[in-house]
Amino acid sequence: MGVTIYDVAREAGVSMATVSRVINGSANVKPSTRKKVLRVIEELGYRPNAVARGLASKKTTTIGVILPDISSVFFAELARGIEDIATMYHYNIILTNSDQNIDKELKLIGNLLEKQVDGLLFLGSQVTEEHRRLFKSPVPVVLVATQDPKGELPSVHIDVRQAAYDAVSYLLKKGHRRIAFLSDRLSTSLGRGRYEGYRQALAEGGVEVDETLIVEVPPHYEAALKGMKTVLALQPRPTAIFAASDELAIAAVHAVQDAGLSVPDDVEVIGFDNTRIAQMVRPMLTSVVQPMYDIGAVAMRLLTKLIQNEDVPTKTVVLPHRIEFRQSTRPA
Amino acid sequence: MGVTIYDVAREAGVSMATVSRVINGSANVKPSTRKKVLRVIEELGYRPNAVARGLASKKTTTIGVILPDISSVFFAELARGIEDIATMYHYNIILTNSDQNIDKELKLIGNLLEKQVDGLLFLGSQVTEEHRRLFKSPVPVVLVATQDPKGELPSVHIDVRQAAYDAVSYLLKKGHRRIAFLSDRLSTSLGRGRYEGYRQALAEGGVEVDETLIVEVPPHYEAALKGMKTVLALQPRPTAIFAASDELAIAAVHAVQDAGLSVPDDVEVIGFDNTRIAQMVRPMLTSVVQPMYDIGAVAMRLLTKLIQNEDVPTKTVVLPHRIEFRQSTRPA
DNA sequence: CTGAAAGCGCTAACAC
DNA sequence: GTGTTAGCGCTTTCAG
Repeated sequence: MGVTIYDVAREAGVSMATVSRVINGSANVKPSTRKKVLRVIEELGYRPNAVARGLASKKTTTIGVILPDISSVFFAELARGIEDIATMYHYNIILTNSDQNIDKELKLIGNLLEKQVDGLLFLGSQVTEEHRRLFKSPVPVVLVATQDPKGELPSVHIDVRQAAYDAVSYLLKKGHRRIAFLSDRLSTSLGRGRYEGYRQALAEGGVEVDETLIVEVPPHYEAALKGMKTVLALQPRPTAIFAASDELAIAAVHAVQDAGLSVPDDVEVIGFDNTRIAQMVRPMLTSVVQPMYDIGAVAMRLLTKLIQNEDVPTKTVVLPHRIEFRQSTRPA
Repeated sequence: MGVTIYDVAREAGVSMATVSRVINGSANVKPSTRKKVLRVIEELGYRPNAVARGLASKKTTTIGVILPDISSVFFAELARGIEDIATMYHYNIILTNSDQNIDKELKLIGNLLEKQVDGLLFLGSQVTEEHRRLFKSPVPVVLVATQDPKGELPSVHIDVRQAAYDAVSYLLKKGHRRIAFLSDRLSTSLGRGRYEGYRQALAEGGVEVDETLIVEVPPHYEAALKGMKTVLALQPRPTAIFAASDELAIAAVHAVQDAGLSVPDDVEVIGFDNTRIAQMVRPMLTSVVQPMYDIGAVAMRLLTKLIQNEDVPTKTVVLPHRIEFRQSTRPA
């Protein structure tokens, strides 16, 4: 590198402190000297060293983001929401993938803390006691699309259970009694929400849960396609499918079609997340809308407030969900 | 925070230097004192401050990544490749979105340089002189899925022109004479590659370019769908479509179907990138495979070498491409 | 094998 | 308005 604040100070005939002031936009600088300093900065091509600044100020203007997998449409969209707001508030984000692996998550949290991030955004499966211990760090943490069963940590998400409940209730109201549930993550907190909503809706609808209609598959299209074949072979066959994600829902649609049946005439399908692909398949997918971008954006905004010690009325923000009706369900 | 290297040193009855040595795994420490220090570190819950370390060592073990839009499947997949290798070599990545906006790109480069990243990965449209000036920084830069017309900067990519050429040649070989080209970015370097390949193939196939068959649309499904309607209304109608991305290709497929025609019987369609959605639509999409994950991984690996001053035989690595044949084209 | 000491480049009181 | 002076928490010679 080379040119430091000291070089600028010398060249401009002022002290480092003054240079620091103009860099940081402090008001207490005479316009003429500010101008002079600015010119020297320009001439020398000076670029403040953020690491040195971070050490001195104890602020890095970077925040750490831990998510399961950036290559998933869902998290990628969310990450974009985070990054946009971060940029708006002059933060950078360090992006890390955890693959929902708890050990990795823990390691990443430690790693990011060492890097002195000003805050942490955590999107994961569960929040264990070990997580909590690390989160009792000097920097604020916001859970994103992740629920804290204990409700201790700030978080931003939709009411997944209610959303699932709504979707399944809708199906019940249309007369369906054999509704399959296709999931790739029953065990995680997000997966559980969907599962609970499904059961609750059935219970309130007076339909007994048939465990054979509940299918857990690895999180890819191919696995879901295979899993659905089994379910569709059941007698009596399910007449509706509630899937935990759009990708699974699309697999469900194709499985139905491969069985020589029609969506939505023979089987209705509802997906979850309303990712972009929902409208890129035919029939277009009816899906529970989870406002991913907004969840990320709101979470990041909340984090900035926490970092700046602004008082936040409610640390748990639940964003609204809804169902986007398209062609994989019949008009009500 | 609180506990520093100094605290550990005092508590363990050694000097900071020794603590530093055990942290950094230096060989020259007596096993017994190493053990003692390690125990104290554990007891105190000491966590080295990476910022201080960065200032002293002039290495941050973080690298900057500039890409157009993480919410795009293509870049998300690529980012995952980058991050995996980065993790493997103990680097973190700062992820930034440029929206292909040159001013933003320039600002981001400066920003990341200030943060003292150890290296830069740039995925963008063009490399202007201004870019070059900034890239003459003290840290290595690798272009990712981005070509440097001048071939000065290290880069990792496929031969996009050749790939497009191959796809269009394939179509020509099957007898097609009216091949539409659907693109969302004729003007960018990547877009241009596809365009050039298209023209070259036509030229060599003895088919004159019909400008009305070349459609540029905004980069979304809906826009592409609309754009294709016009093209399909042409007389004589195109019998094949080469699309610059899978999303565009899917729109093309649907436009064909909406016109009451069949893919691939009436119109054959080839996409580009072979993203996951290619196999999630029916008919499944024939697509030019661009190994996104690998491109990211190889680029990151190359960057680590450059950072460590290992000598790199060729700074421009061209990864192989191929066409994955599925149902949107007829068997040859 | 270990310690002392000099920075790394900046911010933040505190004076003037 | 501006300068002086301590650090921030670590790495890194250089001695011994």
